[in-house]
Amino acid sequence: MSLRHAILGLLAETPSSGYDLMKRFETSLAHVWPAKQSQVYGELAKLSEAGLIEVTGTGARNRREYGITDAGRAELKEWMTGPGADGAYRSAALLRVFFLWTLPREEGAAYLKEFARRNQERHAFLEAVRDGAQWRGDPVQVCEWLALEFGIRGSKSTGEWAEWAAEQLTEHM
Amino acid sequence: MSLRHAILGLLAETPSSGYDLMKRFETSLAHVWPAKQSQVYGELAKLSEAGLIEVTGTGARNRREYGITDAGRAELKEWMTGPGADGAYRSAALLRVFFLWTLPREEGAAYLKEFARRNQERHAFLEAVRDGAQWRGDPVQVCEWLALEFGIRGSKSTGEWAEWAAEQLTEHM
DNA sequence: TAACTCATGTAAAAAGTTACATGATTGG
DNA sequence: CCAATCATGTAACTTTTTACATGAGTTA
Repeated sequence: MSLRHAILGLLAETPSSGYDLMKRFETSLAHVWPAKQSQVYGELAKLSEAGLIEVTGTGARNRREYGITDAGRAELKEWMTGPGADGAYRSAALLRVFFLWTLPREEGAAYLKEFARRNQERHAFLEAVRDGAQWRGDPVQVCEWLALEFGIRGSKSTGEWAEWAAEQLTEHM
Repeated sequence: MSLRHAILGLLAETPSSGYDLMKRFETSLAHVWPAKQSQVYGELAKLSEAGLIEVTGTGARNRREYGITDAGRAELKEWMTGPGADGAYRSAALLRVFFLWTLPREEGAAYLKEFARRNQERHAFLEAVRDGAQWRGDPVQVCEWLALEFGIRGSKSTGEWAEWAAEQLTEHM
């Protein structure tokens, strides 16, 4: 039920509309906990009914702004300090690596090189985000920065692995 | 629809029962494409009905062994060479990092140190798997080795990041 | 013979994706 | 006034998780 907590966390930071949240799921949270628009609005309704969030204001174009309630903050804290998250990891890209032996060597190597290229691209993009942002240094931004750095290191490491793997495949297969 | 292709890939390697597949989803594929027992048996039925796999033998205790058909091999190949996989990544552990500012500094740092510890543990475990395995050097095993190495590098990199992040949090928050 | 492993399934619920549907407001 | 953006929702479907249910063979 992490979507619920992702929304609670974002609302703990600042009251937002479904639309505002959506944009954050598409940008900063895109590589941490992606969510679709339909999911966000659905969860907002559930959270509201459960009393974990409430409408704190309305605006033009039917805009409804939600804020976190005390009950919501309590729920968020429980999740934050609760038993460690499972390291569940799913990657269709890596799944293909498992079955690369079904392809001719060059095709397999080409797949890995393309994978490397995408990761280098991602690495460059995330570094640009980091270097282009105005870091105010408040706790909220520090956490965002840490998560961003995770992505930067991860894409670098993955890109290097893929380069290496392409070489190994050529040599050993 | 990657579960389908994960099963096809495993059956392309060697005919297996649902139980055999399950064990592979719990071990080698656990950190690539985890799947539950109910999902595996359900997908086997669908694949069989679609003619992508077929029963190739039976054994004691109701055991049914499936093998991939030509149609299944074609489907697997299409997936393998098809448009690149999406880099969709979901991590509840990293989501928490985003919201670490909701906790006192020491608690946040403790979370990151624990995260680091878990990754070091995982790193040691995966290295032990690599060093303990008998690598025959055939294409199938080379691919498994590449995926394993991905996990080894990833857990190392993540562990180092978490150590570093804990320091940053103490300094900047 | 009891405990364990092997072996297969189903039902229900939760989570996530895709597609459709609508309308208000703003900027050029 | 036209296009883009803001803004919210729902319906159908697929995927994943959780829980229950059963039984055959193996080993101590």
